[in-house]
Amino acid sequence: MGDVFKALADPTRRTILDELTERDGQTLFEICVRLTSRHQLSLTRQAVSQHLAVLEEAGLITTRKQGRYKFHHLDTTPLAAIFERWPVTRKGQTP
Amino acid sequence: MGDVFKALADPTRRTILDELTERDGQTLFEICVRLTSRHQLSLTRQAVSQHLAVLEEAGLITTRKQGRYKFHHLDTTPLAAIFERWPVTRKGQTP
DNA sequence: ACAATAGGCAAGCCGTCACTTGCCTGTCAA
DNA sequence: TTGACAGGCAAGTGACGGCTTGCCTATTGT
Repeated sequence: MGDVFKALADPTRRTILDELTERDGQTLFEICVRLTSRHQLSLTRQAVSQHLAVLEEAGLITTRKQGRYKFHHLDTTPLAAIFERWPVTRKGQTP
Repeated sequence: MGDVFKALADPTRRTILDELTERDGQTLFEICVRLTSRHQLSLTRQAVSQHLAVLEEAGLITTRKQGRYKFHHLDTTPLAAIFERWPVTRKGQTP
């Protein structure tokens, strides 16, 4: 569970999750391009690759390899554990 | 929002939130005692104080000063923003 | 009044982290 | 088949984070 928060602690990794939310199953280069063109983030390919490794180890993304491409898919199920640990009071919620 | 994840990235801070979930409105020394006696964490008072500062800056706890005591109260509303950013699929949920 | 209690401030140490650079592996097309 | 393309594997660097140490302020009880 600590890995999830450690992964989400970095703003670049959160932006990557945003990208995959909008368009799932992207490859490493696609993510690199979209990070620079849409979020003004100029990062090396290695940097993005390391970020993806952290996200995968946290269970927030899954990878599917196909030929020389590797597609990354979002998986938000680890986030559900947050609610089971600390009861969250949302707007309009009657506990 | 980044402050929330940075705050939750540390296991000690998550344990502090657990403590406040079980018993809200504790003081600094109370938290110190319970961290050592119930979680086998031997930390300095300063360390815990700094953790509490991080949690407060993230909006996860609020403080109420009364005389020479300062009580800490849990506030999980910042966690709700996580779901509004990434749709979480829980068990038995039909979207 | 004064000593104990509850907490704060600031500097310093050491480990972790984000990022880069350089080189290497595997896959597809011309 | 050979070169272009997608990706991986380190090692190195600079900065940030967690924790300690030392000293200081304010409030309470006897």
